[in-house]
Amino acid sequence: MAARPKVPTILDIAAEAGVSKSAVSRALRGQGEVSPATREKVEAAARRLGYVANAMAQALVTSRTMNIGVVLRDVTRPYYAWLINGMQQEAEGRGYRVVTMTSAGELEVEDARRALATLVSLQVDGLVLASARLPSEDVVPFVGRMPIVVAGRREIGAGITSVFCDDADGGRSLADHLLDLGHRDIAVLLVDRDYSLSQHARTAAMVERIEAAGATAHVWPVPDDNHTLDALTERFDGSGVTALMCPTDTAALDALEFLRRADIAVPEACSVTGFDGLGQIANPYIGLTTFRQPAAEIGRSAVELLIDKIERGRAQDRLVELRGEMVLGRTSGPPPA
Amino acid sequence: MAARPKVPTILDIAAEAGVSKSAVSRALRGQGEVSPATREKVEAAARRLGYVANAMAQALVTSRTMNIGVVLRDVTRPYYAWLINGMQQEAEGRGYRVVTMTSAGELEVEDARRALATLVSLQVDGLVLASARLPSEDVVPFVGRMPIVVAGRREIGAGITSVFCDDADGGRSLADHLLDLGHRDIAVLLVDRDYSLSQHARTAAMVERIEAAGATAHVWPVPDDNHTLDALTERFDGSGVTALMCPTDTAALDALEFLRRADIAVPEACSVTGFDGLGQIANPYIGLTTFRQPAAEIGRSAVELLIDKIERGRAQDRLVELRGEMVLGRTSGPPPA
DNA sequence: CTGTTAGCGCCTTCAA
DNA sequence: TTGAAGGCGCTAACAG
Repeated sequence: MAARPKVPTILDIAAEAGVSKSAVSRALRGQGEVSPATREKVEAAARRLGYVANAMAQALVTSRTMNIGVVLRDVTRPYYAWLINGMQQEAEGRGYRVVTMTSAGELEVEDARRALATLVSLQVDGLVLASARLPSEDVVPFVGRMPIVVAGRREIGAGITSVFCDDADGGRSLADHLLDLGHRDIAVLLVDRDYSLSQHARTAAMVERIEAAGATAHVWPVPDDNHTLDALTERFDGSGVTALMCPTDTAALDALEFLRRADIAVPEACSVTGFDGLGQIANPYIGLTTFRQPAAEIGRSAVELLIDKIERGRAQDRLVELRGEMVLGRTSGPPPA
Repeated sequence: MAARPKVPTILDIAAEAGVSKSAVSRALRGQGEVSPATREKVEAAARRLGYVANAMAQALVTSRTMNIGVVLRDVTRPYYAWLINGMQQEAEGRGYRVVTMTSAGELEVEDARRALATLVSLQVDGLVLASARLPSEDVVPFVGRMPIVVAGRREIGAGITSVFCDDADGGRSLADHLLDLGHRDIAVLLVDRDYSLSQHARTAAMVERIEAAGATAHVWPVPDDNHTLDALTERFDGSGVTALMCPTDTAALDALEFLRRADIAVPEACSVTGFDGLGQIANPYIGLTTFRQPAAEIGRSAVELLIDKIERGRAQDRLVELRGEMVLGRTSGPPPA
């Protein structure tokens, strides 16, 4: 390892400015009484040396980092991307920084577990958990030890506040929309609950609503939203359904592609609905009928609640349920006569 | 602030296990000689207390964190999302963790600057800079002080390695495709170079190639790829162009929407090309003709090079140019007769 | 207003 | 194989 230039410390600045290290510490942070002259000397020296405070050493003594740790699932999904966006915004305004760790790929759960530990070891002031698959038992040891907010799923339990979208409401709204249009045979791609609690919840709500209305819900279970094409290939033909309800917008695109290849007109011969309404896919060109999740708001809200917990101490834990909104597109219409 | 349970330290474990704190340190990290009996006692105590090493204190003495810092632009763009994905993967396998900070929103540059400082203060072992707008002068102070790799743009300068996509090649390939189809009047939405160097480079390459082929490049400058609709609204009518080249897939969607509203058939009356080929938008349903950036590979490669620099010391700095690939869709075809 | 002094939690010699 | 002691960079009392 080649020798790198030494990283300057307050001692170097102290020497450079001809004062004591405590004077430097005070001047640099604008705390305590420092004379203008000293402050200026110190600041100049710091600039000259390219000084950046060692957050480690700082945190070691203050036990505050002004960092918020976030454990996320695959950023590749627009929902998570917008979530970060919202968190970032809110944190920024409150003087906190957001440190993110992603758990993608096969080892998702294991990754999330490690991410959690890393963030804790990094002494973040609080944690936002947005990786739906992180088992509660992994979280328990840290509850009470530091403020935690769960984003994206309803989490009960002392010491945890959670913010999430009302998935069931979204599922019901979409189902109502199709029922109002006159559909009586509706296929729902029901997502495995182990894969995603919220995707399961929204699709289950769709089924429930359709059945409550006396129509027929064709329940087509899928392990996750990436298996849409497979499910349709296997079950669509001869099923007699006039509408397809997908767990996500991504799945809806796959459904649309399936129908396009089969030369089935949308929405004339078959309607399609998605879920998410975020990102590029929300472009009007696609015109997908979907339900928009308030991802950015969830993020903002999660950070807001977290900072409240950090600063005001153990606040009352809450369940915050945010509503999304229907997005009416061109992929849904009345069933064929 | 309510009293929270004390966070256990090695001293607590030492007491719990009835050994000295140095024994604990050695046992926990599997370094140095420790008797199996001691190791077991220590590990049991650590588990019981829910011990997580304080990375701050650790780093303070070892000056290694095994963390890689990443400064990113808006994660909401699929390119960045896939970049993280790749970085994550590579880092994982090498025993490093990726700590991300995003600079979104209006204050992008200022944010990026702060993100950089935060990551440095967090004592990351190395830095990947993927926020195209971070000015070089902000980076200079840290070059030489720690390993740095720039991802996504060609960056020259001692002490910096950069990995990027050959944007010009992509722009040329797309232009060639349209020229081969017979187009002679092609509009190119030329992105401002201040907004994005790489978006500028790719669109400039398109213009260059079109002109080199003796065809007419209709250059329509846009401040960024979000102003596609405006530009088209203003300039499309009566321009006589038979193809539209967009700086990104997102912009291409806007263009498609413009044409759809104007009732202009794609590709019969007008072809459209994008750039990126990542994420949901790459779904075959859309069938966009585009150029796929190797975002994940850029990420992997950046981390790989960074870790090499970290571990093998000041390695030779390099410029690594990765190639993307053409994606032929249904939005391009021969010009109208 | 300024300098001195003790640690924060951990790793790392050095002796035992 | 183990324990004691020093110090990483910084802040926070405490004297001057």
